[in-house]
Amino acid sequence: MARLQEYNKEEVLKAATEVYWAKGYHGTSMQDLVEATGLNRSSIYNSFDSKLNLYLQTLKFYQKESGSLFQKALLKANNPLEAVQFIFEIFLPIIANEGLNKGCYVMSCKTELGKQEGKIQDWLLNNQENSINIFRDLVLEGQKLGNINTKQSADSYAYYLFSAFQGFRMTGILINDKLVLKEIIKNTIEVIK
Amino acid sequence: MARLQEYNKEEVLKAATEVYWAKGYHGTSMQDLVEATGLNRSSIYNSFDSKLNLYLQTLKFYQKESGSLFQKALLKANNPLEAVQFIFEIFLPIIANEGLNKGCYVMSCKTELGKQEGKIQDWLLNNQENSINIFRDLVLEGQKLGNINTKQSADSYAYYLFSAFQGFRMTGILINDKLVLKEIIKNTIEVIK
DNA sequence: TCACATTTGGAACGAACATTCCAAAATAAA
DNA sequence: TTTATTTTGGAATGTTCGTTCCAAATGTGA
Repeated sequence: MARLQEYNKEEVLKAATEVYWAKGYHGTSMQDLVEATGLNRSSIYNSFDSKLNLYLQTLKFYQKESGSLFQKALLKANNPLEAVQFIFEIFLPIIANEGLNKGCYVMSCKTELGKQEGKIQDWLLNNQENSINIFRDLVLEGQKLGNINTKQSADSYAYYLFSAFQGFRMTGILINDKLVLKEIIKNTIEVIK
Repeated sequence: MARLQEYNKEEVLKAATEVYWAKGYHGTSMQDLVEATGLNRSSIYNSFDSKLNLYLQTLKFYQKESGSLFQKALLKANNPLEAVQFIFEIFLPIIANEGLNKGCYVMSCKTELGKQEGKIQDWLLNNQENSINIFRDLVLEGQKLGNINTKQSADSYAYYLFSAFQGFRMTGILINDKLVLKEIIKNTIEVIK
């Protein structure tokens, strides 16, 4: 019926994510995206409507990718407490990757657009809910198994871990020392032990 | 000898900080700054050289302001442990100020420019060092008084608290529920008790 | 092979961008 | 009052911005 798309949407989103991640939303120009994706301007607008919508698509793409990273941590763990620890530790090599460390995509998004763009905020809230749910489920299961203490509710610990995780990602922007980061994780986990 | 400046530099920096804070560095245009400060373009360039340098000046201005906020917490406290708690709690009313909550200026700066602009990164590193020092001193004193446990070194706890504080500020961007935030503080403090 | 629907390339759009320039205004010392 | 020095106002700089437009290219179903 019609001409086919010549590019792979996943690859384009991956390339776009890289640019947005490195330069931020406002710091990224359409020209940057044209060069990074190899697509023509028209094709970008034809497929993604606008700079903002493309950004939103990269967020959803990123969510899938980082979600599988979380799954990897969960599978590797022998118990819920270890799972929480692994969720933090899985980012150690990424953070320590000196020079190439671009910080956390979600943190950048949150500080830059979290309070301004409605659709972005919706995504952030959904992403937040997901993260807290993961932590809550782990804590709940850990408390059932006696692996995690019951001094506070699973809800309370879930919010705490969510907050600590964000701090961990922020700290990793300028501190790449694995020993220091491991120490932070150890202290963080101590509360729920 | 020459014509006098008609404006107050502190007031200009305050106004500029407001804009940068609300819109981010790249999201702020020189036109925004002209309108917010009431200064003429020429005057801005005459006094601050460039958009980036003006931004750097607002960071230093902010550091002074937030420093006095920290001092307020320290003075109010009866002991080091309480001081740590107050440092967190002093931001509760600011975060809960629904609608007007613009997040943390330093977090925004870190995610947007922390890895790109050398001079900004220098400031961030200095600011980071200051914060960690404050926490370290408090922990050290608390450990001496027996108020804070000695299971880990003051250094280890300082980094932990620094990281947790950043997470707290990030969480406060989208979560304004005081009860939830207080719960996070309580769990955070529990480690060093 | 034709007709149709979509993608693609590349130029073009006006608006907004950070910065510069210069003459007019202002003031303090001479 | 003159001279020297700085600030101010506002226009103008050239560049880059996000987005649009349209003709050419393409591939599928008829």
